[in-house]
Amino acid sequence: MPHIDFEKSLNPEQLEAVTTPDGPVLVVAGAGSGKTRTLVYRVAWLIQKGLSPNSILLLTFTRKAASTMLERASELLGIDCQRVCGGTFHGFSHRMLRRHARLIGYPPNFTILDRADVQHILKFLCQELGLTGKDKRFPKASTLGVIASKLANLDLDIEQLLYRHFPHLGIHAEGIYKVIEAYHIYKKNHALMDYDDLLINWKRLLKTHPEIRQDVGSRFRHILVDEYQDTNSTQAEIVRLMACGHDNVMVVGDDAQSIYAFRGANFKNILEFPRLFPNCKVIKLIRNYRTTQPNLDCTNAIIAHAREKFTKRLVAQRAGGEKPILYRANDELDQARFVTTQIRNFLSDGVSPSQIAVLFRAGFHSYHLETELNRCFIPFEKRGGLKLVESAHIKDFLSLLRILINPYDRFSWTRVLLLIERLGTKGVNKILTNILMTEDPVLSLESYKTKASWRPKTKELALLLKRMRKCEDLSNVMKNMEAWIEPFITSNYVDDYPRRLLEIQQLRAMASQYDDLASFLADLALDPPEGIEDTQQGEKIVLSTVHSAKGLEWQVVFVISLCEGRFPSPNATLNGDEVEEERRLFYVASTRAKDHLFFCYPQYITQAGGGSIPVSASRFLNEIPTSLLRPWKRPHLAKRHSGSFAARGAPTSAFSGPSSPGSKADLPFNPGQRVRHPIFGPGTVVQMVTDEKVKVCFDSVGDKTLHLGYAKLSVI
DNA sequence: TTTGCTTATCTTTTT
DNA sequence: GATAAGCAAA
Repeated sequence: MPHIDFEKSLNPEQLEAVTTPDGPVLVVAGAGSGKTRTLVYRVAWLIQKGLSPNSILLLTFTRKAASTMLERASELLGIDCQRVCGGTFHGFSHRMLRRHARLIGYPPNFTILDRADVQHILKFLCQELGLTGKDKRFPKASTLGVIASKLANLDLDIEQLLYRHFPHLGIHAEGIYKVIEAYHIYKKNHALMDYDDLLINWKRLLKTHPEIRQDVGSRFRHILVDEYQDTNSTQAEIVRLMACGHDNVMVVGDDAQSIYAFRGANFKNILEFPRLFPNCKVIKLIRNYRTTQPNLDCTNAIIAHAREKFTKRLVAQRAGGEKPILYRANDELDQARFVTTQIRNFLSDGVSPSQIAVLFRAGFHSYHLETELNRCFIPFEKRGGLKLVESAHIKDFLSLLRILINPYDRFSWTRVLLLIERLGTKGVNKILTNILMTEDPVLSLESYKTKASWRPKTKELALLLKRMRKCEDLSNVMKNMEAWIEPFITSNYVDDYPRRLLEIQQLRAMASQYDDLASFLADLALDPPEGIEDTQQGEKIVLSTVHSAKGLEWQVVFVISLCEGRFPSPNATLNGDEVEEERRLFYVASTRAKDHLFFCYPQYITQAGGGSIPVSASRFLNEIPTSLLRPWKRPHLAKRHSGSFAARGAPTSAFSGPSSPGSKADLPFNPGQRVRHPIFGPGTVVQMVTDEKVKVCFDSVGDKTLHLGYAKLSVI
């Protein structure tokens, strides 16, 4: 094991946190202050002190965060740290619950419900209870889902909850109560757990079974928790219970970066931590290593307006830097073009694509930018927004797999049976009420007696399931299931079934990493992939929702659509607390930049139904003193080219828009000269169009007119 | 009862 | 642009 010089690698505060011998530690760390570094070194320090890696538990917000940290710790120590138990609260709880499921009356292979599943079940139950027909204004399934979750997390009864958070739904209290109750029974009867159940049941198990508590306490001698501001009270309690007997807990968080209150997270957990662990050590990290002073002045100004006082004022450790740029665009298209142009500049300056990110409030805000980037052949990766597993065909396929694991999962049965022609909700319910009562629903379905036209299909399904559940080979199972569902996909999605079939095939490729179906399905539910893994390698710029950008950093960051109606989200502007969270969200976004930070906002946005409306700059932008920003001067209106190549679909507009100040066209090119462009590759100069524009015929993409202020053409 | 067609309604953010 | 809901027809 190599020697690590902790003193040299860490600042005094970090060092103190890392080398705390035993007992509870709370690290309050500002953005970019090296909290990940602190955790990584803590893991390294503990292992170097002789602690076995598998007696460390590292809980993070995403699974990826945990694995990156462990990779770094491995590098540091020169030994394999993968034996450290790392993951999310939900993932860890799930593993523990599977082991002890019988104790709470569940089979070990219970199904995990995602948000959409929950909503479907709630909707079904509303229909069953006759609540939707009677009153059209009964809350929708999505609202009921939020209520169910808050009820599970907030320790309030329905009346209090409705009074406090949904006063307008008070008249439906009785109906809501009935649905929620039915929902709990439904989950229990069909071996289902939602995200909240994973945590709550694990907490309950720890609470009621001292032997489990003791077992966990002696197995994991040190518990480290990242992003503590985004944990909820249940998670805080779980930490408290799991640390019984040793209190070796280190939690790291930043109350100013709490952005998951909408989901039950409670940043007051940080303030309450010292009360849960009375003799805890509190350490503040306020040195910022990520960015430069001008950026920091700006982000400090953003959070200074927060209603709660966040007293950490960060100090930059890096010299130099320039003020963030503010760009006021005409509309969203103009904004997209500006960003694209700037990105091209950075790329031609040699900035790596993976060091550039565009951040926005909601998934659909990047729509214009995506088309613009596509036109310019700039590859990007989108994070956040709609996930692969949320599309209908994938859910159908996963339902088929889920009934194989959990034959009591009525919800999945419904989805699958509805695929069959001439089977609708009524028919499905009739079948299911009959077969789910029996010992073996699959066998019952096989021998289900009826003259209905769908009979051959259901029998075929039952036989397939009967065959497949005996099959050990996962890839074989996937292949057979795929074959069964293929005709349904082909006939249901006439216009784009090839794409959907391909995605199902890709799912099979993902499953090949697993030995058993149950853990594959659990991982899909707990850590849904963003999309299909791209086969083509190569670095890409990142488009991401602010939420998905949490904990990451890039050299160049654009925060776009900073206008009223987009950011803050219009749904949040009625409620003071929610506006506060939006502000913290803006703070998180702007603290992701290492060097270059851009704020953009359009003056017109397109509404859902079509048509554009004028909007003002985001209230958060107006809170930043103008002296801290550099407004971008647009020299003249952008003018689009309408040359011949436009008809061929080649990019035309990327070269219009405002030019960067100080960029000059200095190198005149001569026709026939060979040049190289960082994106388009080699080409031949056709002619100089104006002083600043040159027309080049590229070997790869044909004719382009380039603005010399942007395009870094080199002579070859 | 199921299906197929049309129209409306949205679209925060996510383990 | 995708899905839910509404309505008429088989």
